[in-house]
Amino acid sequence: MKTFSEKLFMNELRKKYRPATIIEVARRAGVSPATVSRVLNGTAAVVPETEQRVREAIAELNFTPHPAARQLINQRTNAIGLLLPEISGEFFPPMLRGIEAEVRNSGYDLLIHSTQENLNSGRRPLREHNTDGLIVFPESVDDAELHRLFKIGFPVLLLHQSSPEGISFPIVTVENKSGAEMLINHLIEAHGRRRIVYLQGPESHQDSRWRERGYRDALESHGIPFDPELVEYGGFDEAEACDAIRQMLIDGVDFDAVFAGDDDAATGVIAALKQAGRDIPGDVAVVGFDDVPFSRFISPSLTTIRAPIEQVGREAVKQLVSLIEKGHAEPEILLPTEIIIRQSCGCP
Amino acid sequence: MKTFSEKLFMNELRKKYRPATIIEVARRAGVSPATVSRVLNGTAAVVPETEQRVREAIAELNFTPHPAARQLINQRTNAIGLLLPEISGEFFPPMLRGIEAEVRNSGYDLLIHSTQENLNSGRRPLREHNTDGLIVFPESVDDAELHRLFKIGFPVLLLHQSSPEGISFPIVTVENKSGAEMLINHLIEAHGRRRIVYLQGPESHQDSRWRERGYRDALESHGIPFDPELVEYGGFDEAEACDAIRQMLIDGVDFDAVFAGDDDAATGVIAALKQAGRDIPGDVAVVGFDDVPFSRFISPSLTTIRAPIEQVGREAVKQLVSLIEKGHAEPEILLPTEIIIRQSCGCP
DNA sequence: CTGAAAGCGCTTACAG
DNA sequence: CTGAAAGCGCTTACAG
Repeated sequence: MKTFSEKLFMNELRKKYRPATIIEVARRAGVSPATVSRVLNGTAAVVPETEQRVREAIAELNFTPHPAARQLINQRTNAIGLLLPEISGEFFPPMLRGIEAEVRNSGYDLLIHSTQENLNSGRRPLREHNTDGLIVFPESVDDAELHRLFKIGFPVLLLHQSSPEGISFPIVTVENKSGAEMLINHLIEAHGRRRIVYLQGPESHQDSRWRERGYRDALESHGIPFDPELVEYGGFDEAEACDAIRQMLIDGVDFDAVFAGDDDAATGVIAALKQAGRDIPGDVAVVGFDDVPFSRFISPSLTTIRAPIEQVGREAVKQLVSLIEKGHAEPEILLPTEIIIRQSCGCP
Repeated sequence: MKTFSEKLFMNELRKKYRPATIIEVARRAGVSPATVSRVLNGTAAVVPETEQRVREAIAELNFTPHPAARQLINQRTNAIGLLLPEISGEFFPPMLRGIEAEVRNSGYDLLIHSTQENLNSGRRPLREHNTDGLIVFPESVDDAELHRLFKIGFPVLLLHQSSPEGISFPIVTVENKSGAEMLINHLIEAHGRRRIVYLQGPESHQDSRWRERGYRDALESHGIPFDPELVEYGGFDEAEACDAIRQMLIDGVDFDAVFAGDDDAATGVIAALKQAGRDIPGDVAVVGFDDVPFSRFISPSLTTIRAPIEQVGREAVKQLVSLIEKGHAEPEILLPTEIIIRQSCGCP
């Protein structure tokens, strides 16, 4: 609730910089607003001389059409919304960079909203009112809302996750399964490891499940039986992974390698192992996933999987824009991963 | 340019999810749109029973006011724009987290625009049309535009930089000078260093100049004469800093410590020094600035300055909102820094 | 090729 | 306390 004098002040201030309107441009060019609109949008032919005068008037008045007015009439916002649970982590900046670049490239604005704790706090959310489409990270929108958006046919693209039961939005993510396979194959074939732990990431992350799929398949293809004792929850988190390994050590679980959920988790694994006096990679090899910037700085440097994160962001926008403008998109895009061999696996 | 059938499709699609309007709510509640507006905004008293019916109608129709319509009439967008040159680096996520949280908290939307290469490409920029105020990083808006915004009285807050000549926007940044002083004092007092190199960051970054100021003052207060030979350009960049130190080594410059422009630069310094067979911190102590996450992982772990980056983001938003809503803000806010002692300075 | 008019979904004086 | 009407700045049939 603003006070009266504050309101007064704000209105006054606003007048100071009220920009030129299409009416003023029209008046200056001696034409109707409709004509100005037409040269603005190239929506109908205008005789060259008229167009010339309009363009001059636009330039002289430094005119830009008011987005809100356009939104109202066109029923589109020209904005793409990005919903994510938290702004942090090593892979967020390249992802955002890719998204931002492509959004801009496509002529849209980017609205971002980090859902944080207050998933249901009812604060001005990003939806069909203020965006033309949404890019959604895992854990940032609940299933009910996703269902609602699906029902009304609103364009949504899912990042690193698949659709909940009963609905299907297009998704883009990376080759988690084959990435995991490369890692496990390497551990088995190059370093003779057979008791490989897999530390699961968060339940809701599709990524983690696909990595587990790759882990299992790789074991199977080498005739190594799957041992449930070797699979534990470690999150995508340094501390949680550290605790998980500590516990396995206490429980006396026998293992000679750890495939951490991601690089953050791998950092925790290494800490726990070092603390317990285990040699890495001598006693236990460790591999991660993501190739975050510090992977090469930790000791031993981390063998991991690199995903084209920035490209994931770009592709997500491309598909969403296609969905918005053409009504269809690729149902599923998997970007390829590559293995980055460093020392934590046992390589020199 | 869309094809005709695409346009047709889009219009049809849109109808599918056109949300309820205030008129429909009014009809359902048996009142006028004006009354609905009044209960929506609490802008005038409404008899309880009427209000009750209106609220029910709103709930039943799942009504939310259309932002564009509000914008048009209120002449405010309810959005804050964030302009930055590139989305990357270690300190971007916490900064954005702080900004996003506080923006949301203040009831605004966040529009972000990374200016990247195309500073003047003329793509839908963030300005007075689509935002109520702007948070501006160094190197993302040119001086002419800043002057224009200042002239029309548009709310702008500068981050980590001061206003160009002739105008004055409020700024928020960190205590760069005293941070640098803490570092240099420590190097001199605890480790007896006297030949301390300062690697400058980018020209345009106010931060870097204040750090240099602190460097000089600390030397002076210890009676160590300033030696221009010890100051070189190293950027805020690993590779550039690495090259700079290499060159100094080749030139035979004598030094026993390096104060890098920031932690990224410090990483490059360490690489160059190691490559040249110098012992760190034995031969040369190295200190950085920022305390990015990997500072503790590099070897030796980095002594550096920690700035409350997330808080900088929050404070920036608070000041901008104050400027938007009240017409004034603190001219300059400096958030305190603290020294993080690790091993690269010579401490155990 | 161009203009007058209606309308997008709201809010706010102005009456009553 | 409430409604009818005007208007925010645009675009788009509809005539001409």
